[in-house]
Amino acid sequence: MDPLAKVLNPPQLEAVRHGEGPLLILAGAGSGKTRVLTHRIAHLLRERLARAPEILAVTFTNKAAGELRERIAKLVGPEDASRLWVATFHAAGARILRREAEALGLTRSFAIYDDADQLAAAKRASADLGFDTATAKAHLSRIDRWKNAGLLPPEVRVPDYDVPGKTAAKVYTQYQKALQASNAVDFGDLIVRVIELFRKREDVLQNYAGRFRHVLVDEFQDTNPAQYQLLKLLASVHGNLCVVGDDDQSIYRWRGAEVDNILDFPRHFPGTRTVRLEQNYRSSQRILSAAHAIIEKNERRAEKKLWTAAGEGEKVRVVLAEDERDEASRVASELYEQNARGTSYAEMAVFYRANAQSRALEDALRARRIPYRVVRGRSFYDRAEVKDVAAYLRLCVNPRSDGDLLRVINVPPRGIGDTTVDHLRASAARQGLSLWEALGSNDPELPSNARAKLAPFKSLIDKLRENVSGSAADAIERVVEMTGYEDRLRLEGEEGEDRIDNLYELVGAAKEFDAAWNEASGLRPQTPGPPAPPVEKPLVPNPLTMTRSQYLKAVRAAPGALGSEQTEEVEGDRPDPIAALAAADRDEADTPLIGFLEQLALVGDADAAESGDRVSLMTLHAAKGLEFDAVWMTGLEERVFPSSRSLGQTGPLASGEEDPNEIAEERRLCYVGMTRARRKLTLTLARCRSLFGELRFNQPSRFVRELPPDLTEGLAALDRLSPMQERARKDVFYDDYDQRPRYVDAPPQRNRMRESRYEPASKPAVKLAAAGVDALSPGARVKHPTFGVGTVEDEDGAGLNRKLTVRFAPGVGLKKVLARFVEPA
DNA sequence: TATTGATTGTTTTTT
DNA sequence: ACAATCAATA
Repeated sequence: MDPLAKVLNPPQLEAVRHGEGPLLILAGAGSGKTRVLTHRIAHLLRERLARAPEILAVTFTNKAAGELRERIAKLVGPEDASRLWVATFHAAGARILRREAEALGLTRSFAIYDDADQLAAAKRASADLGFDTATAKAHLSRIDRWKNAGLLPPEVRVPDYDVPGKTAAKVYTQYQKALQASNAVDFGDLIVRVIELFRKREDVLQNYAGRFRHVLVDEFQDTNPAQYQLLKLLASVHGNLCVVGDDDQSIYRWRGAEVDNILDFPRHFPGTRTVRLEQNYRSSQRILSAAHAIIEKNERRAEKKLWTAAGEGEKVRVVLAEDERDEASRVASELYEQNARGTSYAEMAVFYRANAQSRALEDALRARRIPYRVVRGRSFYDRAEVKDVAAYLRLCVNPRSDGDLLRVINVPPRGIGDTTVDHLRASAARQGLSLWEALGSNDPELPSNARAKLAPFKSLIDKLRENVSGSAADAIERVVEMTGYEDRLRLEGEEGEDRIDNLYELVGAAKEFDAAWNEASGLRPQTPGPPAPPVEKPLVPNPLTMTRSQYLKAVRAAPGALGSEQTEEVEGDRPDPIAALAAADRDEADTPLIGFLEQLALVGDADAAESGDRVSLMTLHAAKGLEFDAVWMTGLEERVFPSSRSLGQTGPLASGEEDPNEIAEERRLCYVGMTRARRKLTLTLARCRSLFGELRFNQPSRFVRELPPDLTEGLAALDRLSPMQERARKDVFYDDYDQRPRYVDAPPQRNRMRESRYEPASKPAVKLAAAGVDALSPGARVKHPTFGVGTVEDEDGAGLNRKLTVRFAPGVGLKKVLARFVEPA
């Protein structure tokens, strides 16, 4: 009997053993998809269906990539594992772009811009074109959507009546130009520009697509159209695309993920074999059934029903609290109690819909001295001081990066204000140069006082560039010292000291990085014999997540360790193209600094905090892929979860109507949360909660109402009156006023205005809707309740919340008003 | 140029 | 409530 059959169930086995051709693995929560992925890769290698460099496995997070690689290493050994491509979409894209940079007019040291850099660049692009920078955010979100769809500026098509869209398209063109001039790319470019590259250069595409005999994708339900296109290109030669995912866990629609990618996969790839993994190895049956009751209400989904061989387990519990503080304190008590009964804190987690909800929980946990950690994306690397130093470092490597130059040109303050910067930018624009190039250009038109202020900055950067070499840690220390950054922070008292500490933490991280790099370069061939037992963190040279520089060093220093029989194994007399490719890989060199900067851009520090026996607090989104013994989901109230935005009550597209797609996504989010729990699941809600500064009484979430009563306890309490209501009913002396929470002071003025802000479309809006889209376009006459009649000069945003710039009567002048509040005049 | 007061916008955020 | 950003000022 096949030894695999001992560790895999029949559908898992089928997926692992599938040979050539498209394969769709619909993997329910906790159904062992990583096990299938790792065994499948091991199988491909063992059966010689592919050699390690011919396999590409793509994930969404660095953590997933790391885990995948480690688990594969345990099956096939570190040598083969190190020669696989296992990476996130973005890391893989970054790697390809670095190798092929010249083909796109970039250099190998291009900068990767994060969200904040992107926004700044979009603002500059808007301003360059003479548009209001306040609209840049809206433009950027369109630009992101285009990138998610795989569209570069020339491919963007906007209908004429979509005026803001037309503007955004112009900004997009300018934005891309600016990035290119800065030798920089943004996150979206890490995908789209690879597509661009492959389109432009058939030979490059053939190199990669010809090489990857098997392409495997994890969390496929989260791919956006651009990523999907890229995958199709990469798999275009061999057609062996294996995707693993769960449409029920698609929770990133708002970021461009397209569930249809997984649902329609068999239609896009005729001949697809579909395998369903429905046996769950994580949760009790009651939890699974309750979760199923929620998710089955979604219409468009691939039918799956999880089952488990484990027992029924406890009922799902619902806990009703008075307000968010009460809710938090009950959760805290229960955590304490569970811990006393023997569940470690690390095995428990509290989930919420939005980060803001963590505050009450943190207070309650601190009060009880319960150890906790808040899982947030990449808080450390988002600190201003870290980004400032990173900007200096990037500037050293790639001085053309305008975004980085502008960030630090006056940090610490050196008397270079907006005026001076404007002069410099004008000079750069005149000459068609980057800011850095303009600094060195001796432009006669640059005013002399500006020149006087800029000169010391230029020589500072020059000096830095001379002093900064390979080591990332050294580079940071140099920057902190030579720029006067640390001195400046010292002057700022306690907060400054904290920031200095952060910088030293960064130096520490850089030292570790340097050390890993050096260690990789010193890696020696292993003596033949039985493979070493897996160490805690096996050092597996990884061309992607470990960063390219480390990998190259490793390969160069120790060809015997990595270069393997298989690479040298030549079929017949033909030179092995794989060996040739691998050899070509080794010819390029990076510094650890470039590697460190890439890590800074692509890697969050979420996994760094994973230490100690602590309760985990996180958003439902952050919970995907994790599991805990006991889980508390909080804030199960309408307008909190499902969020008010999905109910059409907030946000730029607020219509007052529920969006069924959004509700479906909230439902999936609920499903994801519930299926994280192994044996104990508690959903909590509060009768009232302060939200955006006002007290709100929300109805229990529909998701709580949909829980099957026989699997749940605590549902009855939902319809009981609160103590306050009870008291009011019994005691005639309490009048109506006393039933309501009293404000100590009158509610602030602004709150009252705000009440109307999110009100569903008011009367003017209705007239407006009737009058049609053009009623708001520039030139239109509109009437505003306070300002009277005026003429629209500009518009921004979409829907009834779009903003109009309107010129009213002479006394009133130019005002920005929300479209909701005007009616056609 | 830095400080202030006012205004604004607030889900989620793997990369 | 609250943080971040903007606009007016000293």
